[in-house]
Amino acid sequence: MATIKDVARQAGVSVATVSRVLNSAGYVHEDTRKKVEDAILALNYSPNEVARSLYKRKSKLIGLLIPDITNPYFPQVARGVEDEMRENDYRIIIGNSDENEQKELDYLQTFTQNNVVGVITLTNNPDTNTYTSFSLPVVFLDRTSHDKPSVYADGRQGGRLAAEAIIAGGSKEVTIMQGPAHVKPAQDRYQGAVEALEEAGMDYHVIQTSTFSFHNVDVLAKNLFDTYPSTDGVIASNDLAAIAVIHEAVKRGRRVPDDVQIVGFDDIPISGLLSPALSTIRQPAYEMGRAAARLLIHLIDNKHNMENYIQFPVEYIERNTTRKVARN
Amino acid sequence: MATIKDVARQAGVSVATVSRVLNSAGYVHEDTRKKVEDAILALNYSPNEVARSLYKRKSKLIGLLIPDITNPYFPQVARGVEDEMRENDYRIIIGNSDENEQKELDYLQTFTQNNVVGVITLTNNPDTNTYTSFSLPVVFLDRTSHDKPSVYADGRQGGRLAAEAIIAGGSKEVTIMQGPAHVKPAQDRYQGAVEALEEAGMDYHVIQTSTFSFHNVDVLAKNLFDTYPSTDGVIASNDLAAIAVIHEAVKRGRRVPDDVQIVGFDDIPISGLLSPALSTIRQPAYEMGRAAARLLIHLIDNKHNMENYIQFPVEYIERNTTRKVARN
DNA sequence: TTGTACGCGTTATCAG
DNA sequence: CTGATAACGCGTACAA
Repeated sequence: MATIKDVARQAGVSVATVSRVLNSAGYVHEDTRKKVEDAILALNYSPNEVARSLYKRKSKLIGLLIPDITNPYFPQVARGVEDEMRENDYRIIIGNSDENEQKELDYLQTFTQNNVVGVITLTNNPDTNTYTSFSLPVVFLDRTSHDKPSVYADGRQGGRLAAEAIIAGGSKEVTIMQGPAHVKPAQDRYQGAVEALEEAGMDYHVIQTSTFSFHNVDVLAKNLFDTYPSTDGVIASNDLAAIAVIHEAVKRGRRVPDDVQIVGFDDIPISGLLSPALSTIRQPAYEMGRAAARLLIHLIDNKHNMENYIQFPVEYIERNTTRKVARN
Repeated sequence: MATIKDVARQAGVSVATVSRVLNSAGYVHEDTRKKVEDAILALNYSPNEVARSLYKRKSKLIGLLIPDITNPYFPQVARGVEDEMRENDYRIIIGNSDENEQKELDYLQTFTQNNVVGVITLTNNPDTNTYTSFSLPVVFLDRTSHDKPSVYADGRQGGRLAAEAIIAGGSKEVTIMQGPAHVKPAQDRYQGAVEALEEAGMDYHVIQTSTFSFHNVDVLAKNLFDTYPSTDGVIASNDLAAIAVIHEAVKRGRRVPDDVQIVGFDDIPISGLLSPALSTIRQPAYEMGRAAARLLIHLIDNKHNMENYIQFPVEYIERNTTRKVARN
C-alpha cells in the first residue's frame, strides 16, 4: 500500500501538499495539484482511513447492532441503514446481539474501540446504563425509548388494525399471540389488539410466545391449536409466527381463511409469495432503516433541526389469509 | 475515552508497562501488574483499536461482501461468518454488492482502507483483476474459483438430486429454471439437472431467469406457466423461485404436488414452514459461512495446513411439494 | 503557495 | 523488570 509519503516523493512535493489536495483544503497551485493527482493515480494511492481516524478521533464507520440477521425482518432494516449510510460515505460494522446483553456490550465496546461515530441499535434495553452513559450518538430503531432519538412504527395502531381485520372477517373466537414480554413493540401490538377486541366486545384467548426465532415458532403454533382447537382467528405476533400458524392450521385440515383467519405483522418480503398469501400489518422496515441512518447522520453532524422521534405509520395489507369483506 | 497514558499516570508507571500488561508480553512484576489492572478498571479503559491497527498495520476486522442481505439465503451465511469470527475476536464490516462490480470495488477499497486482515466474498467475478491483484487473504464463498481458497456446495450434485426427485415422483413434462447466467453455482445446478434428466431420457423445458431477488420471481413464475402451462414438474433455481412457483401454481388452480411437483434449492429457513412445505436441496449455508471464516483465519495466520477448497455436500430434503415414493 | 514538525494512541526496541 | 522513544500514516498549525 502506498502512503502519502510515497505520493509526495513521486510528485516532488511535501506530504502537507498532498494532504491539501486530498482534502481540498487550503491553497495549492493548479500545476502542483495536477502533479499530485498524477502521482496518486500512478501509485493507486488511497488514504489510510485508520491513520485518518486516529488523528481526527473519528472514523467513517458506524455500528449497527441488530438482534439476529437471520430473522427475516432485520435484513430489510439493515439494508435500509446500509444504503443510506453508503450514500453518505459511511460504512457499517454489524453485530448480532441475540438479545443478549453481554454480546450487546461487547459489540458496543468494539464499536467505540474502532472510533465509530455513531451507532444504530435495535435493543430491548434502551434505558440501561449502557446507553445512558454512552458517549456517542445513538439512534434506537424499532425498540423505542422516550427521550432518545428513535425510529419506530406505530405498533399499537398495528395491533388495532390487525384485530379490526380479524373482526371484520367475522372471526368469533380470536387468539392473540402475545410476543416476547421483553420486546416492547411486540407488547404495543398486543395492547392495540386487545383494545380493539375489547371495544368490539369480543372474547379472546392469549398465547404467550417467548421468542421470535425460527426454532420455536412451529411448536408455538402447535401449542396454539392444541390449547384452543376451535379458534377461528389468529393475530400473530409477527409474520414468522403467522406463517407457522398457517402451516399448522393446514396440517390439521383447517382451511385458511375459511376456517381460520390469520393476520401477521411486519410484512416480510416472503409474505406476499405464500400460498395463501399472508394478510398482515406492514411496517416499512427498509424505510425505517434509512430514516434511522439519516437521523444518526444529523446527530453526528450536530444538526438539531430534525425530529428526534420518528414514528412510521403502519398499514393493513389485505391478502388471502383473511376473508374479503365489502368495503365502503 | 481514557488512553493508555491516563492509565499509566493513574498507575504511576510508564505507558510501556501498561502496554505490557495489556498484551501480557515481556516481564512485569506482580505488584505493578496489579496496580495497572486497578487503574484500567478505575478508568474503564479499553485500548484504542485504531491506534493499534495503525501501528501494526492490521486490525481485527474482516470484510464480508455479499450480494444482498435481503435475499434470505445470505443472512444464514453471514451469520455463520459472524459467529465464527466473533469467537476468534474478529469483527466484520459488511457490504452489499448487489452484484454490481463498482460497488464491489468500492467496498473492497473501504476494507483495505480500514486495514482489514482478510475478506470473504460472494462474488461472480473471482477471476477479475480486482481479486487476482488483491494483497490480502480472500476466501471465495459460494461462488467458486479454481485456484483460490473457496467454500462451496456441490451444485452439480444438487441439480442431479433435484432432477432425480422430480423424476422419481413421476413428472413427465419437467421445466428447469436456469438461474442467472453469470451466477456460477446456478449454472452448476442447471448442469446437474440437465444431466440427470437426459440420462433418464426425459424431455424438458428451460426457463431462463435473470435475477435472484424478490422483485422478479413472481413474474418469472407467471412466465413459466404461461409458456409451459402443462408442465408438471419444476426444478427451481432456488427456494425463492420455488416459492413463487408454488404461489403461481396454486393461483392457477393446480394442486401441488398432485398436478405439479416443485423442488427448490438452498433450504432457506422458511421453506419448511410453507404450506405445502417445500421439497428442496439443502445447502448448509450457516456451516459454509463458518467454514469460510475458519479458512480465512487460517490464511491470516499463515497456517497452510488446511484444505483450501472446501466442498460441502448437498442433500435432498423431501417435504410436500414432491410426491412420496416408496424407497428401498 | 508550500514545507516542517508535531500529535493522535499504540507497540516494539533498546538501554538501564 | 522498567522507562524513553521511535515508528505507524495522516492532518494541521506555523513558518517560510
